[in-house]
Amino acid sequence: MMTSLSVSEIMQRFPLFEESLANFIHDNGECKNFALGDVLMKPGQFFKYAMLIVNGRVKLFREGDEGEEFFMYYLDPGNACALSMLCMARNQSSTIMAVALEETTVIMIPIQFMDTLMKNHPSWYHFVIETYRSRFEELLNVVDQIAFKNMDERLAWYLKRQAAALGKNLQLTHQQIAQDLNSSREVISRLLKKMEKTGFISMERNIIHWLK
Amino acid sequence: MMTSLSVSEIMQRFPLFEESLANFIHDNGECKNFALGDVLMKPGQFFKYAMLIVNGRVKLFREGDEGEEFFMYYLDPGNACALSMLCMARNQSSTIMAVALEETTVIMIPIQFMDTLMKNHPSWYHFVIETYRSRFEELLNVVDQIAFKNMDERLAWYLKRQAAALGKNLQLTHQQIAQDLNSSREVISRLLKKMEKTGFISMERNIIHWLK
DNA sequence: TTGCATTTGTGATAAAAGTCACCCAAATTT
DNA sequence: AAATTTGGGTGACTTTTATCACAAATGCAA
Repeated sequence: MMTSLSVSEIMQRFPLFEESLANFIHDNGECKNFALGDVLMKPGQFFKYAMLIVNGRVKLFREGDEGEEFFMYYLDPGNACALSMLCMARNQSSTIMAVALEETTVIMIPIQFMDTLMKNHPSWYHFVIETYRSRFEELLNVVDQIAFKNMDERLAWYLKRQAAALGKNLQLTHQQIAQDLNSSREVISRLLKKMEKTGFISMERNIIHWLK
Repeated sequence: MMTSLSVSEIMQRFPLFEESLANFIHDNGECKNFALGDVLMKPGQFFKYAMLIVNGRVKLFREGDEGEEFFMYYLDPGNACALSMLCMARNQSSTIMAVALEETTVIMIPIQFMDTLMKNHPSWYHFVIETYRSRFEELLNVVDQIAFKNMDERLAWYLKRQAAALGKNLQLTHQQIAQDLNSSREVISRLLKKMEKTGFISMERNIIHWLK
C-alpha cells in the first residue's frame, strides 16, 4: 500500500521503531505528499489517519473566532501529529489548523490499525506516549508565555524558537510575526527595532537575523 | 497492596475498566489520601506513579517565574492526571502544580506496570488515550482564551467552568479569581460589577452566584 | 525609467489592563 | 463592645498594547 517509502527509510526517520513495526507501517500505511500551503488538518475535520512526518515541515496553529491565528509549534521529520492520534481514538474533530510550510511527505496510518499497533509493538506505544508528552509540554510553554509574559519577551521567545527550527536567518515579515503572535504589525515593528538596538537581532527587508 | 478500595469500588469509579484491569489495579496500586491543600505534584518533582482520582477534587495550575499562578483545570473522580502518566514514561519532571481542593483519594500505580497494562488491557489503553485527549483539548481551550479574548470574556468563561465543576454558588473571593486568571483584584471586582449589572451573576461577600 | 505594490517606520491617539491610594462594610478576634 | 482583619468599591493614574494615519524605503514589473 505504501507508495514510495522503503522499510529502511522508515527506520531511518523513526529510529526507535522495531523492524516489525516498520514493516507493518510499510505494508499498511499510505504515503502522501503535500505542497507548500496545503492544509493537512483544519477545524471540524475528522480523522481517518495518524500522521507521521517523513520530510518537510508542518505549522500548527489555533484559529480564533474572527479568523485570528496563533502559532503553536512546528512538526518536523520524525514527529507525529499528536492531535491526529488523539482525536482519532474518539472520532472527534480537530480544533486546529495544520499547514505544510514546504514540500512535505507524510505517512498516513488508518485508524483501524491503532489497537493492533498498540498491542503488538512496544516501540509504537512508546512513540505515541513520547509524542503526546512533547506536545503537551510544548503547549504548556505556550500557555506560560501568553499567561505571564509581555509582548517583548514573547517576541524574543518566538524568534528564538523560529531560529531553532528554521535557522538563524529568518525569512519573515513583521506582518507574519504579528499574525503568529496575534498582535499587530506596528507593535512588532517597534519591538523589533528595540531588539535590534540591543543587539539581539539585525534586520533586512523580509529577513531577521537572530544573533544569539 | 491496595489499602482500602475494593475491586467493585474501582469499577464503579472507572466504569470502562475490564474486571481483569480492576483486579490488577487492586493488587498492584496503592491508595493514598490527601487533605485540603496538600500538594500532589509540584514543579521539578519526578513521577513514580500514575495517579487516578477516586474521590475529591484536584486543582491544576501553572506557576510563573515570580510565583504567579494560572488556573488550568480540575481533576474529578474518574479522571487521571495526564501529566503523571506522560512524564513517567520518560522519568521527566513535572512543570505544574496539583493541589487537593478537598479531602481527596487517589490510586497510585507504580510506573513499572505501565507497559504490562498497556499490552494486556485494551481498556487501560483507551483510558489513557482518552485522558490525554481530554486534557489536551482543555489546554487548547485555555490557549484560545488567553490568546484571543479580553479579560471580561475570560472571566465569564472562568466562572462558567467553575460553576460547571463546583456548582452555581461559588465560594470565591475576588482575590482568588484574580490569582487564577493572573490578573489583579481591582480589575476583577470591576468586571464582576458589570456582570452583576447585566444579570449574569449576583454577589455576596465570598460568594458569587452564577445565574445562567 | 517610471509606476506600483509591499514592507517598514513613526507619531498621535485610544482602549485594555494593571497599580496606587484610600475608602467602607462585614466578619472575626479580643 | 472595641479593635482588628478581611473583602470589596472606586477614582486617579500608568503601562502596555492596539489602532489610525501617513510617510519613506525597497523591490518588482511594465
